[in-house]
Amino acid sequence: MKRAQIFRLEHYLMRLMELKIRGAAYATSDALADAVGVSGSRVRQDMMALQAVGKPHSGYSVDELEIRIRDALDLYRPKGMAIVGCGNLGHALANAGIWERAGFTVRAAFDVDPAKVGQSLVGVTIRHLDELPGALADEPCVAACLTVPTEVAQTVANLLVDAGVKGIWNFASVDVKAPMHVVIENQRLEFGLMTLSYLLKLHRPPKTPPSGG
Amino acid sequence: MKRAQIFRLEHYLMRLMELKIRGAAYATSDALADAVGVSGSRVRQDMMALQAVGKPHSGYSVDELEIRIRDALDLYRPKGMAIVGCGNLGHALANAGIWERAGFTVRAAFDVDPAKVGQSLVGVTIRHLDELPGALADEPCVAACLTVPTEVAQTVANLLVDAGVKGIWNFASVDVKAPMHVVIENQRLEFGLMTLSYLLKLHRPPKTPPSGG
DNA sequence: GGGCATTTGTTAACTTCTTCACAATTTTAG
DNA sequence: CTAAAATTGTGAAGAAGTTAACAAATGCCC
Repeated sequence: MKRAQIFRLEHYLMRLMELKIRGAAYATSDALADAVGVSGSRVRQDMMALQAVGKPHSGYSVDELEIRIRDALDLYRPKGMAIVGCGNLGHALANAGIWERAGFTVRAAFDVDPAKVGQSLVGVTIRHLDELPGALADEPCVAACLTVPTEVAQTVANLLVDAGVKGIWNFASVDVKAPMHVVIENQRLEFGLMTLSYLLKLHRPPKTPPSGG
Repeated sequence: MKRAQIFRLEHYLMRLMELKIRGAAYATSDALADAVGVSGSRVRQDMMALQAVGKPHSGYSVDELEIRIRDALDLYRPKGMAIVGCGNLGHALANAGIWERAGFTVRAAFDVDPAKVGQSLVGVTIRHLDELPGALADEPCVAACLTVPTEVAQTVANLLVDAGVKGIWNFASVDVKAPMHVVIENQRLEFGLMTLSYLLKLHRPPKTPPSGG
């Protein structure tokens, strides 16, 4: 599955949750299409890929579709997550309530700040980064959330790879390198900001030219 | 310009900064291509769109290219930003050092928590959300960073639209609606997490089937 | 129950994006 | 100065993704 399709599935899922709240039992392809900005035709093709069958005149079962998408994204499998870097961003993410919905549980947290070590973050005790190798053996975490300063991101990423982590959700503004068997998902916050900058320029009402006004 | 191209430009820019640090004066199309995962040919087509001319046998001038990309994304224009919601995420973003690079300056900050009102965030005083309409008239902010709980995101977004904001960088897990002339850039953190979940599944060593082993 | 409106499943056409290929250009080496 | 190597600029081929279109199925209304 390519990234564009994953992205669409995530949007469908979001829309499904909205529909569920509204009490809908079925979702039409056009309703899902609207959540992403593609045609209903495209959605139906995605549904075929998921082997979801819809009812003519009704659409796709919201519940069944939710299961299929979550399954395709492997959201049901329980997965351990380590939070590495417990600054504001680490805290914000830890408490954001996003983990459970994706099957993750925060099982460990690390920082280098002695003032933070020993404190609790979403129920786990923050340990010093030096303890990471042993600690991750005790509390297996398939992935880690890397929220450390950009300067040390690569160094800490190496630590994580050595500790056996299989995926890194990277918030640093740098491409961290890792062996091929480790997945890196970069969450480039500054890219969002730059995109906003461009979109603002696009939407700015065109300047009235000096002549001809 | 489409989103995919914007995304590539952002990656080129990142790579250019790396090259700059290493003291390189020229960047070849293949070097830039490597930062995104496309062919050098695709890069050269992007360069044409930017009207950047390269030197055969050398590549593109790092400095000139940086200017062209930053200009295309409108990163040079000074833009005011309001931070709405000064929890951990708001704090983290405010202090992340990402604003200046995209031409933004944090000019205002708001929260509903009386304990936070009056405190300082990256040099600006946090005000109560009720003051938002008037405050944004004083300190013009073309955009706002929406880091409030998901439940109130739409309500606060409406406030921002009424206050004349032209763009919203939305961190809530919901699609906020706004008039067409207001740009919404959704930073869906949970999508990143779901994508990671899928990638982990993909990379998991395939189970040895029970038979034939 | 019959007819009509709605929606899926699926193939084909269309559009967009990406890479390929190669002449033209510049640098480097001897 | 000449030849070889590297790299751009660009048109065409190829791949991938998207929409269009329509038969088949289903539900709804009277």
